[in-house]
Amino acid sequence: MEKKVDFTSKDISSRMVTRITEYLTILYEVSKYEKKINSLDLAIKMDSTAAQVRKDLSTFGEFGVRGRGYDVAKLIEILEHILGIDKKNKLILVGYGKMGSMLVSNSVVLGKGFEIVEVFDKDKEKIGQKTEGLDIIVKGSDEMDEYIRKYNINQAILAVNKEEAQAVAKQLVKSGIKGILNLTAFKIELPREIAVISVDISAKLQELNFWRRHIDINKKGE
Amino acid sequence: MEKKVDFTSKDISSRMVTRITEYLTILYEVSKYEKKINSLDLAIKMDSTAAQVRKDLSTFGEFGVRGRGYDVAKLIEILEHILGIDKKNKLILVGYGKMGSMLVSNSVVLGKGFEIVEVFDKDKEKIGQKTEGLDIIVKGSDEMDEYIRKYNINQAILAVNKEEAQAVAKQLVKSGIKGILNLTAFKIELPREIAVISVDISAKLQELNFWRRHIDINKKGE
DNA sequence: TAGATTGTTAATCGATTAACAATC
DNA sequence: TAGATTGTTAATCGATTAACAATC
Repeated sequence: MEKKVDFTSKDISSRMVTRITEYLTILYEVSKYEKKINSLDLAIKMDSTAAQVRKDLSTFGEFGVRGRGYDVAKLIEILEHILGIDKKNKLILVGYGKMGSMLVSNSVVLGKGFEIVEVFDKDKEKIGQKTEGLDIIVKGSDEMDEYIRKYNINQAILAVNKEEAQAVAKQLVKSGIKGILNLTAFKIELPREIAVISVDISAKLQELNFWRRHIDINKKGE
Repeated sequence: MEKKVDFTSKDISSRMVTRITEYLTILYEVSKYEKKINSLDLAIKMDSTAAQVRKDLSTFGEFGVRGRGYDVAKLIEILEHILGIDKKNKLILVGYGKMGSMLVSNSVVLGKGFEIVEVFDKDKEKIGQKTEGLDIIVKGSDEMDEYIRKYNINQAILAVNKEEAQAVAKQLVKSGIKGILNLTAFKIELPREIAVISVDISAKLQELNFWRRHIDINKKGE
């Protein structure tokens, strides 16, 4: 990467970060067929505009070549670097229920750059079990704090029952966790300096249901 | 519900629909402790503003009482009605892999108002299997079209490999499906009149990773 | 009636888009 | 050089917020 990726002083909107992940998804596909892409073609695949694409990408540096477009492989490298997935990021998984065990046995859903290094559950039946897919033995929740500190873990996937979500999240933060992927349908409240991203399939089904029924409505934005 | 819920002529932004699902998540929790809530308290729980809350809710009718606030139970009823989850919505599930079987055996993730009525897979090993959790026998993908038409299904969860996602989605639309919850990390392209909502855990992990590393950056919006 | 809080309009803010000079 | 397409500025558009009259 010759050009520097720099955004330390910039304001970044959460919308743009979401779009960066979408560019990457598309570029992985495009890379199978093309070496180059220009802002318009990428915009069409994004259901967006060429101006938006150029603006987004230029936030982090000058990665295109005037008259030529963008090099797909280089752009992938750059976006992966921006998102910090050009190296392995360690995660712990808390909650080894249906959702948790699906993630462990199906590591493809985590995508590039992430690795579950330990699994915790409070259920005595599950503690000591060897996980399917990874060579990990499920540990008890009481060992969580020690593990996080010892191995300097800073990110966790929260896949417990929603009733426990808030309490467990708080506990994780106390142990030093800085980012939580919340897979429960509970809105957890944590200090501003902790990153929380939620994935709620039931909420997404609700959105889908709304738009399926009202697709005729003037859908603004996006 | 005395007041009419009406939004046939209104422009609705996708952002607002997302917020509606978030209000609902919060109200389910609030309903355990309170009968009433005002726009400011709801806003605080949303990390939003009272004006935003009132504006959002007033889009669909007048549901509050001046000087009093909103009735929690009534608001839940209204939002459920807006999202169309005050009745059961039938879904078929396509793809009975790790993700698909997790959804079937763990129906709580679907939330209120949704029901998987049939499961399809192309894998001969899986066809004929009785699903864990539901009393459903996995059908072959070749029976999909007939089933959709016969039972008038209009919504599907797509949980196949991302390599097949586009082709299967197209096929579903051809059979009459109007809404797809896309659980693959592939951006499917379909006609404008088909509702598609995607849930991509790997993309969300990327966002989380970004914000965890750059939480100091001036995060705008949201 | 006084106090509280909604619903809504107008003002502000931020994000997207159009346009074009820069340059490969 | 001519053509293509970026990076960026200024204009537009849409979404959020402030303010307040309405009203319980």
